[in-house]
Amino acid sequence: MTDASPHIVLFRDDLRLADNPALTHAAHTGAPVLALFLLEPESETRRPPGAAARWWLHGSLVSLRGDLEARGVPLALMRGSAHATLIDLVRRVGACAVSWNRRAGAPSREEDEILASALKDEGVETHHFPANMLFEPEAVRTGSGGAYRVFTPFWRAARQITPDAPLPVPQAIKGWKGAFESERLEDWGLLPTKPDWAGGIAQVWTPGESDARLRLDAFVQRTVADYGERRDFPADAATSLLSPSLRFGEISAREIWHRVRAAIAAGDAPEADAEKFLSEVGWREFCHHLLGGHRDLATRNFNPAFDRFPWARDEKALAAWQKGRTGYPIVDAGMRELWTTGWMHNRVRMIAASFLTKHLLIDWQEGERWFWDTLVDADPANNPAGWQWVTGCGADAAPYFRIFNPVLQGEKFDPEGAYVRHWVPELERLDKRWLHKPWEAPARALSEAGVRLGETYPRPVVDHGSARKRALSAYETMRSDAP
DNA sequence: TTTTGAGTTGTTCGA
DNA sequence: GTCGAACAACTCAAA
Repeated sequence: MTDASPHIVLFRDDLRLADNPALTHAAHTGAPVLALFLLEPESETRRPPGAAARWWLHGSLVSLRGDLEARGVPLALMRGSAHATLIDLVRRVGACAVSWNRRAGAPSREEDEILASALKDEGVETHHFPANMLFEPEAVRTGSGGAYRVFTPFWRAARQITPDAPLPVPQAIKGWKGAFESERLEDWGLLPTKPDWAGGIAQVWTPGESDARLRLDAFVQRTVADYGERRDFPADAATSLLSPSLRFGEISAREIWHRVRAAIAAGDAPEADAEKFLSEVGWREFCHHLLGGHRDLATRNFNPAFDRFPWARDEKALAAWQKGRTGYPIVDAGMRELWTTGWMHNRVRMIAASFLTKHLLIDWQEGERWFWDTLVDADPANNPAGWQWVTGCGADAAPYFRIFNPVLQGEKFDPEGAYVRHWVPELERLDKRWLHKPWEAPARALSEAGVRLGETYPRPVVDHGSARKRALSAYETMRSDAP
């Protein structure tokens, strides 16, 4: 025996040291800590991360390992089901206890209960803590004890509760010195190889807790002041860029919440802007709240009337959308930003999603799967809930007749065209008057800008006016076919 | 139980 | 060019 028996801290969607109750608890017990990250296989309840999210996970694990090792705490990497792998490790190292932070969502909670009871049978203590959401799901309930289905009353009720204050990084953590087996991160194949398409993502993003905190600092100190007004303009760096870090728990929602509230209280951030931002964090809560009651949120229409919706099957149009070749510049810019950087501005996500489901009449699940694979922040709750919201089949969804006009949206939110010019460089020299509708540009304007429609940049795959009418009549079909 | 007010992010049309 | 209404009714949440 080289050391006392270790306390294992299981890391999952909480790849951070600050505000990590499981780690803090283990540190306070005084037992030596062995950190463990488990890469779990796909299961009925666990959706494997998409390609872009795997890239992020790799970087975040490198960062977490560095942060832990700097404090003398080793990180074991293992693959397999939590149950078998963890019990195996517990036996090998003679662990005395296992701690973890709960994950959001009903399936995870039940799995945790099963895990805890299996570990108890091994004679190992377990401790689990709320950590990844502002509120536990049962804390926000309607007057009759049900789950909210409308955001505004949900958030109004949630606002009555103050989230727990975030914990600091534990001052001293005793690292375990014993031997253990660990897989090599490189062997997990989380990074793309042939081809390595992640170059553009790496240019924009640095995964890990310390960079997440830098982004939060910058946002609270500068960006939040104009958030209410500027957040809708994709060419402005006016959003927090925290979504992938929240997805992987590199920073906690509670830390974000308290930092923003402190900035309001200190007069450093305008309350309206800051509260607008917090309500976006509230939407994350709401989406997880929905997923808790609807595990199949990604595969089933929240509103069952949409089971009758006459979706079109159009592989060519789907491919044009995915590649950013629809002929609508704001949509194409967004889809290319996504493909290149693993992220898309929220306003443009709505426009692109509306275009797929309404203009192309393609099932939202196709789009949801594409986003799942390409977004570094793809989240099991936010992604499907957002798609269902745009489509009109979700909880508290946009009304069906709200069909974004990609030209008007482009002109309104990218008036100078900086966003489109950046991501659709073949239109770079086109006058802003035509930038969002190049098919209406006079031949001379096009030729002076070096644009040849149908050659250098596609003609629109559908006409807005007729696509809009088609979508409205599809909705009409759905409603009149009611049983 | 019944009633009432309200509901993230828009667009189009016609005065 | 600007403005307000219509879009279509429905469900939720709370009193």
